[in-house]
Amino acid sequence: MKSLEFTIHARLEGALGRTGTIVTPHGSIETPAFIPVGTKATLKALTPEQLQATGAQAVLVNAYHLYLRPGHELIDRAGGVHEFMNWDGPSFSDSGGFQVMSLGVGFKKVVDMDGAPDVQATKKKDKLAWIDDNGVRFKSHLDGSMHYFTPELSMQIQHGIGADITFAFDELTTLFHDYNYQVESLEQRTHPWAVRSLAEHKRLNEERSHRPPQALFGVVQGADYEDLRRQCARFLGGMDFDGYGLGGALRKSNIGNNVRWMCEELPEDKPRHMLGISEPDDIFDCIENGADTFDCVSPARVGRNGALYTKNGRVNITRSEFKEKFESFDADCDCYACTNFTAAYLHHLFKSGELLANTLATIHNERFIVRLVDDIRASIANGTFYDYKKSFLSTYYTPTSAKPQ
RNA sequence: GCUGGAAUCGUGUAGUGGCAAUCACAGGAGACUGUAAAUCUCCCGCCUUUCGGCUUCGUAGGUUCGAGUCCUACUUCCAGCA
Repeated sequence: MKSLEFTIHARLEGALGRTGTIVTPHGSIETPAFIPVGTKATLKALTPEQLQATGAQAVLVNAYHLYLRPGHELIDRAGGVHEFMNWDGPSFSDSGGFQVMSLGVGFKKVVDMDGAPDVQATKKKDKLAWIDDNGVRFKSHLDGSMHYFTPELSMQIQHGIGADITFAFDELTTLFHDYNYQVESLEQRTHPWAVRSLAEHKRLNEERSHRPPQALFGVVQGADYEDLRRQCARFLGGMDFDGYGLGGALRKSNIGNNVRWMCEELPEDKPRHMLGISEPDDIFDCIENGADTFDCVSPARVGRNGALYTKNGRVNITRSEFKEKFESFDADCDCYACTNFTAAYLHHLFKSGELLANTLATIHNERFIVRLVDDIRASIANGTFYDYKKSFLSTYYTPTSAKPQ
């Protein structure tokens, strides 16, 4: 059994976009596809059946969180994450590289992707991770205990978890780091760590032949610098990865170019996964420039916080205007929430702090993004991608993209 | 009827002689991109775009340089006793 096969079907004229099929030991993924994130082996507020009903083809879990709790050995003893969480479709696991940044930079808030200088300053006392060229020292956010991650440990964790597609351990820099730091990060950490991740991954796939073979994606970094992005993509593209993660610090207004820089250098016949992106305008730009799959926590998180996607942009269902709107929140949506409940009821659930609010909002948002990417895939197949993109974005308002650059 | 206690923002409270309005809830709005997130931020007496201005501690008096705070009466509520 091969760990992964990728077949390209249709191509986007005049750009790098394409449709395809990724085949894993747990089933296939039609690409482009949106992959919801279930960090701790669950998409918050949803059962696997509810997640599947959104049209999600796969789920992405996180090595750092599952290592801390319940532990990757435990998940291995449980028969792997598919058995453990009762998800029998394809799965991804992130390496923990994101936590190197989010815990290490010391931001309690998500770093502004446009690098706005007014982002809350780092407080050293909040810092929970310290990086060196061999790995990263972490302070657990759960109990303060110290841990040390290396590329090898990340791969061991990810093999214990047993997701179909794993990611190399990388350093996710931010736009606040200067050019010299980005170079140092690539040359001394992300590149050597990719080599070490791949070696350990191959060793583990052989050692653990009783388990389905896992695939490994190298992760391209380089922030917003074209030369670094191309250099990193060439370096990793020359290695024996099953696919590639497109990661790192991205300037929203330049995201399409950034993805193009990478995808022009990467081998065409391997899938490319865009890490942490789900805003519709970004998805269009990334797919157009060669990205195949996406994962992101945003639909789930903003949904739990009361923001629901519509064709006009995100809308806060907690707004008082929905108090007596006794009709579907989104008549265009075919999700369980929109076809069975009124906007007034969703509003009530949120104002009351009811748990069902989280479930229904998550179902709606995941369905919205999954369906959007499905529609984009169809538009590439039938040659209407550019029309669809123009049409969709003409009415879609993105708060972050409206910010002055 | 008697005795005691209480009355402060929509609600519950803090403030016990020195620029009233603390905290929470409720309410209003915003944010969220490889999940330290069912979280966070802002507003929340009135007027003002801002700066700022004005009002207000149940009611009416009194003491005091100064009263939400002390005193008197009244009103209402609560508790106990009749």
